[in-house]
This record gives sequence, structure tokens and C-alpha cells, in this order.
Amino acid sequence: MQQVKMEVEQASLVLKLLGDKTRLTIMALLNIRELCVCELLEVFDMSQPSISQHLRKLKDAGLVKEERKGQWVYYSINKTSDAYPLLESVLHYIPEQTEKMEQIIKSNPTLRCGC
Amino acid sequence: MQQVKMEVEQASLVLKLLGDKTRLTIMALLNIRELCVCELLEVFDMSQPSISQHLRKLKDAGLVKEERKGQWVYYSINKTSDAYPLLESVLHYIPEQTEKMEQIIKSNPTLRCGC
DNA sequence: TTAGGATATAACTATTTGCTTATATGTTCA
DNA sequence: TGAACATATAAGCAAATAGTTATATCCTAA
Repeated sequence: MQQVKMEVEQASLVLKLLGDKTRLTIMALLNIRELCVCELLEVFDMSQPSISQHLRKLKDAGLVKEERKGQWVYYSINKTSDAYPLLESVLHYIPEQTEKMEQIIKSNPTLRCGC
Repeated sequence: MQQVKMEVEQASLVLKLLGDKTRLTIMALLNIRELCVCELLEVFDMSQPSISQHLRKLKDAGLVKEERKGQWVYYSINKTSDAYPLLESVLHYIPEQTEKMEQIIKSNPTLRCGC
């Protein structure tokens, strides 16, 4: 049923990244849709640099990719990563972060003006 | 297809434990069969206390259970753990540790005398 | 009952980690 | 062009982590 093994070393690095509550929640949110940094900031009780640093680690490991759209930088899950099958599998075991996602939608940080 | 979600907090704790090369390898070995501490010692280049401490963390999290058999303490995967489905799923993505298991069989540390 | 082997615990240390604040960089728009 | 916003990086710090050595505990067998 399953396939495409990773080396233990590589897998443990990915699992270590996912073994942090903040990063695991970020991945669960990105599993719903891509998000920009300011959207993620809405649902974590920590500073902007802290979120940026988590995202950098995830990006360095190839788990996410970034795309600048104007003044915002959007992050999304990198489905071409060798680790993607493992990641996807892990995400099956944690609940969808619908509450946090609603919080993002409600606050809508990329639309401050209302025009 | 998948089921029985864990809370993010609980899942991240389990993933953090698996996010260590030594512990992940231990779990992969225990996935083949139960092993005593002295058998595990054969395949890791570190001290006995270090292995014991890793096993303790895994036991505290409920991922493994221990059973004393005479002078040896055997560890095995705790299949009744809430985290077992996640663990099993993760282990699908890393290669079977057959080489290390052969090393254990060859050295056979629980049979020093040969009687 | 004591010696020796197997394992666990204690105490210590160096490294890593996750956060903070301060600051730099990049983008938009008046 | 420069003010304001979004994001990244730098530097520093406290806590967590993974290893070590020394020692305690538990079991077997002579």
C-alpha cells in the first residue's frame, strides 16, 4: 500500500520539524490552502519573526515553497518534495484546523481597507 | 481511508520523539521484533545509559512497553497506544532495518556462553 | 551470600532550539 | 521620493535536549 522510503536520517529531520506544535499547525493550515505570513500571524500568539523563522525552517527542508504576490509572501505545501508522502500521511492523523482557518477568514488581514 | 485523529499537541509530542535518528531507528527495529537493551546496544555507537534514556522517553510517551525476562528487559511496540496508528504510518516510510537486525542476530548478546 | 552482568538513574555538560527585540529589506502608493 | 506596511535577518537569551561518566538497583548463579 505504501511506498517510496526515505532514509532514516532524512525522515528524522522531517519528523523533527513536524514535532513542533507551531510548525505542525502551520502545515495543517497550509494543507487547507496557501497562506501569507500575515494570515498565519492571526492565529499564533507569537511574534512575526518567530513565524518567519518557522517558515524558513520548513522551506529549507523543502516542505513548503514561497511565492511573493505584491507586498505579501504566500507559503504553500511543496507537493514535489521527497518528504511529501510522509507529510501527507502524518497530516491525516491531526484534525483539520477549521477553527483557526475561520479566524483567518474573519480577520482577513490582507484586506484592511474594505474597497 | 484514515481515522482516529490525535490532538495537534499530542501528535507533535510523538513526532518530536520520532524526530531523532536514534529513536526512529529503535522504533524501526522494534517493528521487526521485540529487543532487549543489550541487543540495541550492539547497533548504536553510544553508551548504555544513552539508549536507556531514549527507551525511557519512548516508554513515557506510551510508544513502547517493557517486559523483564530474567536479567534482560525486553522492549516492544505498544500497539494499544493512541499514537500507534500514526507511528505505524510513519514507519511505512522508512526502510526496514534488516542490516542492523542481522548485526544483532550475528552478535547475539543474550547468548554469551554457547550452551 | 556474594560476585558479576544487565539495566536504570543521577549529575553534569555542550549543543540546539524557540523565542524575544532591534533592525534591515522589499513593496506600494500618495 | 518617502511614509507605511509586509517580511526577513541578526543578535541575544533561557530552556530543552542528547550525550557523557559515575553510581545505584535488580537478577542470576556459583
